[in-house]
Amino acid sequence: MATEICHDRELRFTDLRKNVFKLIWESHKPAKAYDLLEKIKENDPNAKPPTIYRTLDFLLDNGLIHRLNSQNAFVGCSHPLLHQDCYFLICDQCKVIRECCDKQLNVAIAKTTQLKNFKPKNITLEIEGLCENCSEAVS
Amino acid sequence: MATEICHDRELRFTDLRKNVFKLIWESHKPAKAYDLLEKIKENDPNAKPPTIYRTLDFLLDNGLIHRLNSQNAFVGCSHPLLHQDCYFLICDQCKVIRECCDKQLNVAIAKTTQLKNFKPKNITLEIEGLCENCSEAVS
DNA sequence: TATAAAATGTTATATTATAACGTAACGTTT
DNA sequence: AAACGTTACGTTATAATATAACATTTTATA
Repeated sequence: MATEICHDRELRFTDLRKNVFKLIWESHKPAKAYDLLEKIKENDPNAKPPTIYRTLDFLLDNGLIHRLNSQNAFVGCSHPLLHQDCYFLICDQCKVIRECCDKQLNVAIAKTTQLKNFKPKNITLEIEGLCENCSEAVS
Repeated sequence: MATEICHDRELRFTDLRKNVFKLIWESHKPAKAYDLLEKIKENDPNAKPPTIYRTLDFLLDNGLIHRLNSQNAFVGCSHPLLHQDCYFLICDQCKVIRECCDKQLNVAIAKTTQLKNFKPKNITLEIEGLCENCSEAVS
């Protein structure tokens, strides 16, 4: 999938980029830059912070991953094409991330910003709490 | 105002806390921890990172300031009592922050999280873009 | 194969944040 | 006031996150 996207866009989906991308996708939990670095180092002992941050930038720029500002961490993007604004549900307990879109919510944001004559370019919406699984487990 | 809140809650609003609080309020732009530290050092040359981070934690815990996750920075809370969920408009250009509340928006968030059986505890909503002033200046 | 652009390597350092432990100030009990 | 516990602050060190700057390699293609 990501491979095809990169191909279509004539981007180079190098081994490094593939590996980082895979690592991020292997868990649905947020991946920390330096944890990724440690894992990349297993195969490539010369990897250093810029190695990973550059790769993350590439993946971010091309909409293949997202950055969670509240966590300083990265997650895969579940719908890299056809991209609307999306938000994240982050479970405190199990750390699982869910990427969600909601038209009503986007409308509400558009309305309220319009009222304030603000032109949004970038929206960070991250909701921490208890996911369905974990809240069942608690009760 | 903050003084009264602290008094009512039997919290100690020490000089340090007052000074940091004032510094944060003096601009409506996000204040960075180490910039605050530099300013505090002018009066108290012994101040060190924990000085400022502890103070920020106190102010955050008591709802007197907010942390902007997308900026690693801090802004005053414009309505420290009666606190609903609020969001932030952050102007790319002039860096001015506006703290806003919108009932419709809160409803939309409540609805969409409920649909996903997610129990929100903490919501980060930060919208970067162009504020009214700056978008007029551009056109 | 020469070349330009893109990607990666490498060194160093900037920025943001916290752990851990010690001392001082404050408020209460006696 | 003396003793005590708590809260705040001082101090040292270091962890965690991120980028600047420049060198080298790889790639695509002219």
